[in-house]
Amino acid sequence: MSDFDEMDAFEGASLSARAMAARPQPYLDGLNPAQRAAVEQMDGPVLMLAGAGTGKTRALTARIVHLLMTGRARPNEVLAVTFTNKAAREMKNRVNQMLGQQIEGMPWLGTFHAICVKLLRRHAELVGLKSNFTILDTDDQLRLLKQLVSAAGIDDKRWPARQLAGVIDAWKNRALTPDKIPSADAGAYNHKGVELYAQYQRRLIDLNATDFGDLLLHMVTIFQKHPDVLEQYQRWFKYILVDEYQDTNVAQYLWLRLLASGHKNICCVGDDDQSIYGWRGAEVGNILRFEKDFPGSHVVRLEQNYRSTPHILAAASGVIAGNTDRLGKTLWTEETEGEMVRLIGHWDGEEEARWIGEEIEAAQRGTRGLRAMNLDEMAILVRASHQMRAFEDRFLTIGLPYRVIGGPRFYERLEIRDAMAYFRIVVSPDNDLAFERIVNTPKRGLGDKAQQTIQITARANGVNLVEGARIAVEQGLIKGKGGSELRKLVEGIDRWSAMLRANGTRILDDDDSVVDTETDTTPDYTHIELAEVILDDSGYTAHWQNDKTPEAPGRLENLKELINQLHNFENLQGFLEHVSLIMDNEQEGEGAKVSIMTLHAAKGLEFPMVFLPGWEDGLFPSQRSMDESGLKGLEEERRLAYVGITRAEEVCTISFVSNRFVFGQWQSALPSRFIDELPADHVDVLTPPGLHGGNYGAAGMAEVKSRLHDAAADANVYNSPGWRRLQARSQTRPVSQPRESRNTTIDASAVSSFTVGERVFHQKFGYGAVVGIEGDKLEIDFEKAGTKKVVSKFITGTDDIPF
DNA sequence: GCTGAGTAACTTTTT
DNA sequence: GTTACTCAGC
Repeated sequence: MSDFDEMDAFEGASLSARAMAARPQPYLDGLNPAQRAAVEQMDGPVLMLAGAGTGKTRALTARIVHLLMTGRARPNEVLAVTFTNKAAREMKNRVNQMLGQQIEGMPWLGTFHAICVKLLRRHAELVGLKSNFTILDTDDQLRLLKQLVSAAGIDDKRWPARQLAGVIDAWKNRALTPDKIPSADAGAYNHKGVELYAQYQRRLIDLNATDFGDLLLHMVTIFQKHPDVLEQYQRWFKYILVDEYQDTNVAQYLWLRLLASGHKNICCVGDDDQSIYGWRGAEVGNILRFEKDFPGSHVVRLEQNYRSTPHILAAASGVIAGNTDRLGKTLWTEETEGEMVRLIGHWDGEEEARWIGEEIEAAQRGTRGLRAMNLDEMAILVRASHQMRAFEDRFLTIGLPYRVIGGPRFYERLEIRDAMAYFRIVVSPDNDLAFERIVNTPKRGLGDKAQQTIQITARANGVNLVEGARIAVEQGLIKGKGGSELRKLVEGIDRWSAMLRANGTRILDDDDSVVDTETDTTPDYTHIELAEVILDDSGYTAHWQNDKTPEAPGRLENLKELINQLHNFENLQGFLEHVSLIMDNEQEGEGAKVSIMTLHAAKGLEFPMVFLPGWEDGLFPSQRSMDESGLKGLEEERRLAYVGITRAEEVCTISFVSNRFVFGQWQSALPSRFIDELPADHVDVLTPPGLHGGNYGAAGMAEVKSRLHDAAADANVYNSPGWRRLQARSQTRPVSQPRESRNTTIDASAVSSFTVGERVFHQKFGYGAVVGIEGDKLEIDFEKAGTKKVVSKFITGTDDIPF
């Protein structure tokens, strides 16, 4: 309850609010008129339409500070929701910064999910849960569904459980409980979807668990069925703020509307042009409908852009103008200087990667009158993650440091999830899903049959799987190695549970060293020691130590990191609680690196220099998106293009290839239709790169260009004088000579210390043998990845005898 | 019960 | 081309 009645944390701030009232409020300084209006319009519904780079976060945080400083609300009476933990963290930091002091008193600033968990724990019993319910991630969810699907006797080849998961998620996004599924959806998942959904929900309650979608769905249900509860929160949350409103789904929308329906002090911030999550339930309609949903609302448009040069803005505006369902904004900037958006075609993906690599190296030195840039000022934004590989391969070869953003998240990795399952089963032995996960990991000789026996025994005795396993062992139901291994496991769980209960009398001081707070009579453990013991005793650590695959060392590293993370928590329970909601990846920050990421991952970020490769019809816009969602899909792809271009501050380079190797096949591609939509006056068509090893490059470009002309004839966009001038210019420009990508003279220090035949290890490609040496580059025949050329600094020797 | 070979499928992703 | 998943054979 402390989040509701505690206000001491803000005592200091409210004092200064009184002092502040007499003076101009410094946090308003420097806001432009639109931003200021968005901050000062405190009462009633406000829609802040904030274009890319228009200082949205600044306005949003200033608004929170303004609410606090003017005494309209105490920090714990402001509900501020974001989509990601990152955004929540940033907002918290900036509020603190603006206030000029730390306030820990904003308990209701967080993600939709984090806030809903908090609320649901208070009211869990209203939907049949206990307040200590567990939150399943998508993996657990899928495993549960698979069980239900096979129990229902459905051929999961024709009807994959994954599909059912998608159907159920979509329903939950639309806030539909099993009893509310419209008849139009009755055919879903071979007409069994609705029934399985109902079963799944019952099963979750049995397990005292929720999935991510439930967090919101349950809260909406509670608010709808228990007006008294709703009213309590309507009164408590005096002001509501929502970030990235264009990304809200129906459930989130309903939740917000229910909470805001009393005082209607809701401020939604968003940009309909940046709605790119329709495929996971986001409804652009929510933002388009805002004025109807909240009559008497004030709409504020933030249109002054502080990020990009005029050409970049014009190009982005030109593309997005092709969409019909828009609220409409016109971005402008005081800036007058700047590069045009650069456009270039290449023969194939490899060529594209090579060219971009060279451009990056050139940009580091500073060319064509541009300032020299740092690697971390540059980013490559792709439509689909499989495009990343070409760049990784190329950058590895030329030794260009890069960082991939948004790969598999730390807590989603196999080894982390396994380790967490061990922790979970110790913390809550009732967690059958966790038991299933670890019972035969590492291999204990407990296959399907043994596991079935455990299940049956548990069910027959009405106990959880750990107890079921104990009984099965005692009754000798599982023979041989499996039986003795299972006995060891059950005993292990008992021992760890005992250690967990003993834990708590010792705490960590600031140096992380162990301090005894009570007399040292019983041996007890910190949760960190306990975690180590669990992983070692269970044989899980040994399992990876014995594993010879190239990724095993990395996995052990990750386990170490997991243990490390425990230092931030007081006990295992607290750790598990947080991890299920915070799936962030800590980025290794050291060193300047080029960023490679998807367009989706780039939303909200900005870079001085941006490369947008792969603008080919079918890839971008994605064929699948268009097939599945038609015009709606195309418009979302177009918004994605808009997001991509508007990430660039100074230089934006778009490229396409005429041949791409996808799914093991060469496919020729047409330039993206979005290229035709780029306003020609703001585009600089670059000369294709030099002819590397033959004439194919030129031939390819000729082909691409003739296609581009065809496309232009259809679209009649590039028939303008400007386009023809650009075309002519690009043709008369001399073809650049192939650049030396590296110094041919070998720096003595760079001469590799490797010998042909030596066995070596590479972080990404694993083990291999050196077959050739060229300067600082090694040609290596990798056991798994084939022959590749790699800069020697990425290679480490092994102690193995060369083979 | 485990391992290796063969086979489908293959965007985007946060919580 | 890669990966995740299934089935047959040891």
